[in-house]
Amino acid sequence: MDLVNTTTLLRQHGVRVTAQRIAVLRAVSDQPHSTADDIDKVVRADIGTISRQAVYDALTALTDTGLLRRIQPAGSPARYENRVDDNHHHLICRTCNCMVDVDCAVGETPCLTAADDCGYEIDEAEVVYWGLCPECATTYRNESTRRKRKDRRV
Amino acid sequence: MDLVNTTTLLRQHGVRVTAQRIAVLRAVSDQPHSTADDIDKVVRADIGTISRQAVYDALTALTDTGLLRRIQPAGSPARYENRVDDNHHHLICRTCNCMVDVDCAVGETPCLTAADDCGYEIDEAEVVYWGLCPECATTYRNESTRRKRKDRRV
DNA sequence: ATCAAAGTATGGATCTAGTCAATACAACCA
DNA sequence: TGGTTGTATTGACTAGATCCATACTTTGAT
Repeated sequence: MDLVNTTTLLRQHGVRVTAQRIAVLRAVSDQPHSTADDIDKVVRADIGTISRQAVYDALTALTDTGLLRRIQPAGSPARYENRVDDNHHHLICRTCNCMVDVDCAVGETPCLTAADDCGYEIDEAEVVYWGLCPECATTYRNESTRRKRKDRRV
Repeated sequence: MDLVNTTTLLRQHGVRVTAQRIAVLRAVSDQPHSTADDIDKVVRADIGTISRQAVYDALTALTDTGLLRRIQPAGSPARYENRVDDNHHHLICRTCNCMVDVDCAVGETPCLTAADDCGYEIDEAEVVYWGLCPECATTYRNESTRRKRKDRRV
């Protein structure tokens, strides 16, 4: 995404255009699933300086206007991605916390129907698949064959 | 759940039986979706004294042995429940954060199949439905008819 | 029943992710 | 090209959770 497009995008969404916001939006686009801290580092390398607060402000503004999506998986700081217009889900590794996108198994506008909505007005179904990524699964198998696990009370 | 059953349950799971753990387990059973802080308060009222650390330790131990399940919804401290053996999901209100259980729409051992598992070994599908609970939905509708919303740049 | 080993509780320090508040600054509209 | 309004910066602050060292319990073995 080039500078002009990024600027236009911000303007279209009624967001004031600042160097910080452009840099934040581009950082997330370049590397989806980044944490605020990741983004802070990237932006700092990119435009020289930015405050931590500005990163949070920009992420909040961009999320509120629908340019970014915030993901807050259990046991991890919030992550951001720019793929906002489809209903996709995430696959997260319990060991290394790496995350990949996965399309919804159900269909177009899926998952929004709970068995019983209890009177709630549901607007989003968030699906997270937890497991082991290929690398961690391999590592785990090797380790468990190598060393015998001894029983341990908790 | 009475004292004897709770004790037996802990022992069956290879967890040492202490007053604190019994109290924690019972507190969660009595009031599912409690936060660590809620539990701390209840247990303190129940057995007189417990350290915050002991609450966390107990919750971790009970979660690790499968007696409790930890839920960590976005924007909320971790919550705990004792309904662990079925695959049920949660409905959370964006406004008041209240949470109710909801059975899985798909079936018995559901949702575990992503469209493409990317080589991951998936062991859990976590589904959270976000929306407005009946009370908050009513409140919201009243407010939005009462005051006109003005456009606001971000 | 008693004892030693191993696990657990306590209190206090510490950490991380994130928010708040005040001032300085920049974007944008007239 | 101001003037208004929103944004960035800095620094203090908070909640939630974890780490550490010491003291205390539980429990299996004697």
